[in-house]
Amino acid sequence: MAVLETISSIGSEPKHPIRLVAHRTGLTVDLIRAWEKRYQVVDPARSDTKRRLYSDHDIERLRLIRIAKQAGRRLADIASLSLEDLRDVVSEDTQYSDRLESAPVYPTGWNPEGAREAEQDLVDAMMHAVASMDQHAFDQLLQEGLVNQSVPVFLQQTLAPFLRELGESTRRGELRIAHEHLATAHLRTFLGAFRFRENFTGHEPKIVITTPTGQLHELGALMVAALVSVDGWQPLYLGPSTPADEIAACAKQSGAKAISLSLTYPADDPRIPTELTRLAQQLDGSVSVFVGGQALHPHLELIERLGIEAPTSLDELRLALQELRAGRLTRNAV
Amino acid sequence: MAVLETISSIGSEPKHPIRLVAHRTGLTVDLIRAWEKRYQVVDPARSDTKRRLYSDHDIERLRLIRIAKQAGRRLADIASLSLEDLRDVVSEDTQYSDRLESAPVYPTGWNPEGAREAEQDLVDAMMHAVASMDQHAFDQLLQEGLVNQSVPVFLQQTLAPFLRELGESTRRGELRIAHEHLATAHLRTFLGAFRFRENFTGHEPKIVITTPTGQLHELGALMVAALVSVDGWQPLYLGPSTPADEIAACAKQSGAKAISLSLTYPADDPRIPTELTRLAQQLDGSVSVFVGGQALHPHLELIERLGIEAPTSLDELRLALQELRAGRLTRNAV
DNA sequence: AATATCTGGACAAAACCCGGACAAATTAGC
DNA sequence: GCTAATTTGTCCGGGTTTTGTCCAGATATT
Repeated sequence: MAVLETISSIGSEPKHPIRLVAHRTGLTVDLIRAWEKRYQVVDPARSDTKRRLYSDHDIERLRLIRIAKQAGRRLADIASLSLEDLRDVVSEDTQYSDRLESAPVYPTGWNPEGAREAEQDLVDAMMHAVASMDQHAFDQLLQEGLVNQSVPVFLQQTLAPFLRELGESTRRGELRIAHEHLATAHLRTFLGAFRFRENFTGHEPKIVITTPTGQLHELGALMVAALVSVDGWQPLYLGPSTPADEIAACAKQSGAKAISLSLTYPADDPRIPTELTRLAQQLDGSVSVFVGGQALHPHLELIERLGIEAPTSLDELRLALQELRAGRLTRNAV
Repeated sequence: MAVLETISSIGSEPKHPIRLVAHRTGLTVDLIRAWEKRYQVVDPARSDTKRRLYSDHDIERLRLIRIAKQAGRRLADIASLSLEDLRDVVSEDTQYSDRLESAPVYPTGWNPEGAREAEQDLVDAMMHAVASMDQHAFDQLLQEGLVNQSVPVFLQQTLAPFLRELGESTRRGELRIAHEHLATAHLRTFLGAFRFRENFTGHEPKIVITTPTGQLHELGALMVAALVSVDGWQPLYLGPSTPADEIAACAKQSGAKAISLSLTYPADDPRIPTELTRLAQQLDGSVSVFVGGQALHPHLELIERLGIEAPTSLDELRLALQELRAGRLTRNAV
């Protein structure tokens, strides 16, 4: 069990006080304690002075249980399930009927020290599944990666490297464009379904996520959408290649607090500076704009001039959004 | 990692409380009990405290009965049927759903117009949800439509009209491009998830589904993928804009029996005839090619010359594939 | 000192069960 | 074509179980 903490900075070291857990899960403090008292839903560590200290796993667990309950499950039925089974139940409940019956394809059981290697193995296995056009195996591997890792870790440690490798292999000619298409189409579905794993109360701040006109690759944007939905944002995902005017209009109508743009290819598209400028012009100070992706480097100067933020990693983006959210909330409260 | 059959089993272990069943079937709690009381539609197990515990079979049964009722069956006639018989009844009903107004199975009061109206209401509600950028409502409506109708009927009677209306409203300027993007992105996810609803044995014949180079709209292709997966095909979905060479290569490597291309916009793209010709040249007789979509009309002559089939509706495509499947199987057996 | 958390218990709302009733819609009988 | 009978979805009321919230007194944190 104490396996992947070693690799994940956002692992399961018990740290969080109960109020943070309540805020993140949307549950009340009382309810979390009641669940623990009655069904041992979680078993948080304690501080020297008996205070509960929750891990990220605990939070994930509570979040899943909340979703399962929303779908009509009884606490007694799900309280003792493992995280893995819980995910299964939830995806079964939220989607319609989903099944995952054959044994995991992913071979070697993994040891703490080999965790990083295990990720590389997973990426390799995924590459292999794509090369042999075995969709089912590919899907199994994705599910498995997700079960064994938290969402942010999975996206950054597994999926991002896989995409890099996929792109390079295709460019080198080891894989055909058809393979890349197949993998991309599948991932598009897989990532799109993330939203349904989360529980929305309807009160989450909104964030518009898309790519500017001419940028046809949407997976980066989708990864952002999946990531921020875990942190309690509600993504308004517009797909690829949205004109600046439309992005601004969407943010305005929906009251979004932030916009995230993904720039991957081509980097020298002359529309990029035009669109960014146009977008910035139409926004007031109530909306923050973030951009990411390899294709932003040629435009860094402009981006800075426009007051757009350019976090250098998904983690940085995540932190920036958390701060924005906190700041925004207090500002609203005043 | 091993045993999760306990919870996600397809089997008949009684587990689910009544509200979950209601949630999944779209029936009310009262109604489920009433049906049990009057016709013993299901006979759920009970907990220690007399609460009903439904199995997955029970849920499936109730879903089918609901659909059969929607198609005009009377409860007394179907309440005691076995699961298999129920499936037969439902599939029979959905076959005739959009043709043959005077099918003898329907009681006198059955009016297709009423159903039409209900579908139109649903489409209107979906349009409204999109206009107000209410993703959650939009998703609810989609789920609702799917619960009330079988997959093929839903796709043709609800989703296709919705897409038409969405396109027209956007062209007329009643909706912004942003709205269309939002709806499209959401539908992309929704349709993509269809594949996972079906249970594949791995022995289904494969069909490559995509759009040719330059055709960026993929929803039509995805609808085809969803549709054929219901009929026991395994779709290899490649996403939009795949070069002819790659389509052929994919069919070859995967051993697909068929290829389906969706042509929607633009219709006058000069690459269409080139790509179609190129594709046809690289295929031998073991692969059938189908095309669909509004953009195929200018190329009908070429399509016929190339020996490509152009069914005029999803239903026709479905039938053609069923025949192909039957024929192909026997031919292989020889 | 004000705020947060802990434990244990009490309490109230919600969910479920059952029998039965009722109104709208559908079917049957004339 | 027009009642009368039947089917069907919904609702009510009283009783049980499950679940969410609240309280009180004690301890911690800031």
